[in-house]
Amino acid sequence: MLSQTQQIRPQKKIVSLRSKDFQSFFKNAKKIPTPLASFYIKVNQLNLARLGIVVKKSFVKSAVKRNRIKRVVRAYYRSKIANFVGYDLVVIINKPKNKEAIHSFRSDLVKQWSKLDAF
RNA sequence: GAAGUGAGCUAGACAAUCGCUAGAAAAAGUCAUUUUUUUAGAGGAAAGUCCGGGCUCCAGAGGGUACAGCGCCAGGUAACGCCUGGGAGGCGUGAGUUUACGGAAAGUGCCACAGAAAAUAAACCGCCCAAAUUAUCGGGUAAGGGUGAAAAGGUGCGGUAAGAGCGCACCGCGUUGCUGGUAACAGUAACGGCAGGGAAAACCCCGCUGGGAGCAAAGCUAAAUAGGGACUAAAGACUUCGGUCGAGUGUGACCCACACUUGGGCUCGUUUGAGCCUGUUAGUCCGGGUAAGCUGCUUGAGGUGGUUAGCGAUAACCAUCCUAGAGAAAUGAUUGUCCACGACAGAACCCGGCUUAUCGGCUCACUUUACUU
Repeated sequence: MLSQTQQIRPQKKIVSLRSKDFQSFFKNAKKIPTPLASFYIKVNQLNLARLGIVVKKSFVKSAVKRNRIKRVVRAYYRSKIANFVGYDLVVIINKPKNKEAIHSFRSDLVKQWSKLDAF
């Protein structure tokens, strides 16, 4: 039930991702859980910064809101991209607590991102 | 100023940087694509999918029934269950607003409880008359009491044994005519003493309308897979020497379907057995099928401005503009300035409506009322 998987490629190079790759990724990646989202991070050998974002359709019903969350995460990731060269990162968004969560989503994201920086 | 009624507009603004989708142009290219420049990029409800149409395919081409929807009158429209204007009833001091607004005299049924009686009427307490003599019985009456959501016209006067449209006046109702209005309807006159209590949101009757499915519609195409059909050739089997067959039987309207049996091969298993593949070979042509690609896809009952006709919905004409077109689905982030501090919410073939959600802000017209001049 993964509705979306998005990738950011700084060099604009095509990197195919198959379900096999995802399985091995989740086996070896380090998990950093937070109330907002779960971060999975792992070193890769490609010298690239790769990002995957997962927003469950059952958590966020509206397609527009799902896209907005993905864009916000991607935009913030882009601002910090220098720190992530050589790493793969997957962000799985948790179920929002209430209806107003989307308005304060960015400020919450910044708070939780500091845990990732510590890593 | 306060309270209110109706109609309409708007839906944070500006700048810079990074990013998303599409078109065009140029360049590069391993011809898939990439890079650069430039242009454009969600709504008033895009929503709910509740109505109506366009468009596409299928069926039909006559008539009826069933079923569903609609239901005062006139107009508008491509069409509508929508809109405009009017009528009637309800609500409001008023501006206004609101209405599942055909028929109960086609028929069947229903009207709880209470009450004598709930509809071809009827008589509990009363009132009156006569008999009888204080128990009752025969008759008249529907004014009064009581019941109910509703009791067979209402009020007054006359009249009477008591009463009663029994008579009269006014009001209501019905019929017929006249006047106004396209019409719904309104007004008015005469006649009728009053007949059809309610509910059609019980069935029903009358009139009008309706074929079905939807862009995952529909059309076109490359390639791969699979191996369906036809033809040709070779080898084979059978032959009545013309030809016929491609293991057999059954089910089935048909099939590239299904079931059982059987020959051969492979794998597993100690065996019984289980699973899979195959039914002579080669060539040519044709075809089914597939959320693969392309078209459909945005120039349209289109927008803006004006003139004319109309009370208006709207229509006609003229000028001018081209304004998202994705395909699991594009609008965001950061920084700065300002304010009223930003709601509901995201196009998915396209239009016209309805309904629902919504932070606020603004404009116009009108009503009531207080105060001041």
